[in-house]
Amino acid sequence: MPAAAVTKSAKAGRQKTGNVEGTRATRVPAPASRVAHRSTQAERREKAEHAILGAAMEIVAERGIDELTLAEAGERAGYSRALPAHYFDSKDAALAALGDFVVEEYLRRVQRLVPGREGLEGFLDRVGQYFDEGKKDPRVLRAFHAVLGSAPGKPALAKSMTRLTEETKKTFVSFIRAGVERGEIRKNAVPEIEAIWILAGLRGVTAQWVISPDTTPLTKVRNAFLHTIRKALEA
Amino acid sequence: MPAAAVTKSAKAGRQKTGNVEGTRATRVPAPASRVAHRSTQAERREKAEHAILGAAMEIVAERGIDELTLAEAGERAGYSRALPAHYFDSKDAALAALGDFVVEEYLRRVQRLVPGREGLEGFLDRVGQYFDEGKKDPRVLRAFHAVLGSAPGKPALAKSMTRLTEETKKTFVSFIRAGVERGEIRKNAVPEIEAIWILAGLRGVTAQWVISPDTTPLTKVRNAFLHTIRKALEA
Amino acid sequence: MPAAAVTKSAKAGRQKTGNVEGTRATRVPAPASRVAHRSTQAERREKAEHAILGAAMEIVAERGIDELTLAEAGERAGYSRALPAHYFDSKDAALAALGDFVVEEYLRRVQRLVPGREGLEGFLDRVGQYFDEGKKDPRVLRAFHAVLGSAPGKPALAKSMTRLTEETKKTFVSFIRAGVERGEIRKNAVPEIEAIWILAGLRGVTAQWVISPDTTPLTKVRNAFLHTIRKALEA
Amino acid sequence: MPAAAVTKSAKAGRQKTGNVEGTRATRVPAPASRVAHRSTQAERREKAEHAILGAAMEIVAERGIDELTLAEAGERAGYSRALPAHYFDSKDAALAALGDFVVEEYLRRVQRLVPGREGLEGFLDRVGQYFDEGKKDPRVLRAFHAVLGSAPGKPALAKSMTRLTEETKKTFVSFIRAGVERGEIRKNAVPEIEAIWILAGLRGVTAQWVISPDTTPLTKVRNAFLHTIRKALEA
DNA sequence: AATGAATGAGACTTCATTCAT
DNA sequence: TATGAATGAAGTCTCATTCAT
Repeated sequence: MPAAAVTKSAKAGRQKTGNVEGTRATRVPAPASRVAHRSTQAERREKAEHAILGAAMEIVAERGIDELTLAEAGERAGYSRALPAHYFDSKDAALAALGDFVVEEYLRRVQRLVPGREGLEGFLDRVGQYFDEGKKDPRVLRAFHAVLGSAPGKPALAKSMTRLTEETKKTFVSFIRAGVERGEIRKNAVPEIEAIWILAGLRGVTAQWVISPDTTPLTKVRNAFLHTIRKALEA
Repeated sequence: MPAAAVTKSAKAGRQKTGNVEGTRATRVPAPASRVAHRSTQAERREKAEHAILGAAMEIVAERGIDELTLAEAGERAGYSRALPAHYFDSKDAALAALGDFVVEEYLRRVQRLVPGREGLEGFLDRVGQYFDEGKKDPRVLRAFHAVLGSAPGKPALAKSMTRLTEETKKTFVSFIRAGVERGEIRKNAVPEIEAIWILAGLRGVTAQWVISPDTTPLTKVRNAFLHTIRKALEA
Repeated sequence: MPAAAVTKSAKAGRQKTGNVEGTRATRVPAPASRVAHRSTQAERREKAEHAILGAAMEIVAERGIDELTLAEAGERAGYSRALPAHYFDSKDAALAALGDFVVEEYLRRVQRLVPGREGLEGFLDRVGQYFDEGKKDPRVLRAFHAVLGSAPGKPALAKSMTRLTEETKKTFVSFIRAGVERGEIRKNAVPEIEAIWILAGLRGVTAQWVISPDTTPLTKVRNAFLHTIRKALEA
Repeated sequence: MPAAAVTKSAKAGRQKTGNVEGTRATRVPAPASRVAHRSTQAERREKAEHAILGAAMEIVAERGIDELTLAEAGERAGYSRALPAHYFDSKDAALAALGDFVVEEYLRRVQRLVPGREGLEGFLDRVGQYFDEGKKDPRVLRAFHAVLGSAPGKPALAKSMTRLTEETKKTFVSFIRAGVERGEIRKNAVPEIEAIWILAGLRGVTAQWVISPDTTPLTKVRNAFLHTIRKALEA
């Protein structure tokens, strides 16, 4: 999962986008006398930063990553033109934070766990969720693909994207491996390889839908693709 | 197939990216006395334009589309900083031309026809070619994905990309349809839907390989994906 | 009288070029805690803007309006090349502001009220002042004529010029009308018409003097023209 | 009256804009054998040059002098973008030629001699003609004022304008002087001074009409101004 | 002779960034 | 802390001009 965005306030390496089990419990307590004030300040800052990243994400979703300017993000968030530069020391740092933010938002939606089924069917449910959630909130999906598409050549973004990809592949692999152990998936499937084309198909389809929703009947394609996975993996 | 790039010199609608059956044989001969001059001038221009687009493609492949500047493209092509702007009049127009150019280059490689097999196997050969050619010339593939990734929100690029996508889908559809007629592909497959996820997988995989070749064993994934297609479609 | 120049900072409609009775006294006071800051910032900006417009006026006076570049105006004012563009957003907007500024400067000089005489003689005094002040400060006069001469076809400038012309005509008209009422000016004079040729002569003479001072004995022509007005209007 | 425009072909100082009495009779005859061809060439060139200057004048009339580009003038004249630069070696030379051309066109209209009256009335007729012809062909008048307004700071143009001004003043002076001799004009009038404000008024009025025809009732102002001249000069 | 190709200089404009309040 | 002011670096675009055909 993506590590913390690097902002000036994050000096102590705050764990911003935690793992499922991530915890913020270990924050160092401030001197007693100023606790109230401090926490108010910190909260205000956190809130402003969040708003700015949200605004940036919207801009990126609408017009692409190279139309993003710090000033516009600040203004759209309801703050000054100067604030983003004040928080994120450089544009690159801001992009890195944005990468993490988008991943976070994306995952928050996609990982609303269906407690449900296990094994192959559970995996298919999970993959199906990627389609469903993407469709439910195209803004995040658009931003995600914009970021993903700009990742090559932008180290700041590449980092988040690579991390996300590897994490997701790992998750898929363990699902597949479990399916094999349960006898639902054929033994000669190579989890690491299957995971790649499954994730690729997922992204390719949603990307295409983002570009051209009218010619991409997402639900039908989703079902066809799930069927494909089943056929390709079943024992 | 992509239509002609629109540049100022293309007043008479030069047939730049011909169809398979396209022919340049019908160029209207100029008045005799000026043939030499005209053709020389035109060639000079054509050559320069091609060089500039090639240079632009390289830059895009290396550093992404928003690192592309007209000036650098001109210089890298061995001309002046001003020439690209002189040709294309605006950056948007230049991007449009670049989109067509990249598509053209991409197709030129991918469509080296395998006279070979027909039906489902022919289709798989064809899809396999996309992987193989992409691997053979990563520069074009990188450029292609850079352009594709920037298409949303850049109408100039979206046009070429949409055209390419629709053409390719159409091609895939007719392959699948033929397979159904031959009894090799199951009757309840919906060609228009299958075509989408197949193309999406193709692009998703190559995209991922472009971003992170070390963690993406292209050949193995290619084979797994072809196997997947077979399983998903076979009667 | 010319209305306020429109610059980005002028959000609240600052009263830049006040009427005779105009007052700046009503500026809304900022929240107490920030008065110092705000006013200092605002003053800094006001000062810079004024300096830039002054520099622009000088350039225009010396070399004409189409030799004016934003960069040079910024530098000559002692700031950076980029500042003018930063203020005015576009060259057109800068020209509009310049038009207002020049008119303002021009009027400030010409309207130093002679409390003096009334009626026809008062009018002649006033017209004479146009000549006298023009001669005293040729820089402003040159700039004024440069702007005036470029007004057709430059809407940004035309606006200020038209406004000034109409205002001045109106002033002349009321002078003439008063003279008629006092019985000093012949009854069949049509104030609106006389005002036009008087203003035209005024401008035509000073324009010619600006172009070619050596062949244009301003004082003598001034007196001849005043004599002409008297003869043309007297009862 | 304006001297020859300087173009590359005008090596022998061709008398382009002659005085009333100007004559072209002294052109050196070409070698007999090539007379026909030569003259055809020369005529073609003359025609093209004329067309280009006419096109340039139109552009200037419509959009002002700094919107004039050599390329557009060439194209609008029906030739290539490169031709103007080919004829007039530099833009400055082209402007000089344009200045002469505009003056020429202007005079051609204004000097259609009214054989008519002599003395003061003849002079007034002449001045009246300036108004009348200007109104009849606003295109030329607009171009004239555009050129006149840009003359300061553009030596190339200033030359033609100064020449025209001095010539016109001279003409006016001799009219006035004649009027004095005939006893129609008061003896203490100073012809050189009166000429200046009369010309100035003329130009000022037409300038204002060009800028804002709706608020400038030209005919009425013309008549008022002629009346003014009569009153100012009459014995 | 006339035209299209190509260049170089310069203007406008946009931003990230730094500075002062 | 947060904001407006100001700068410097780039990029696009336009032209006069030169070169080649």
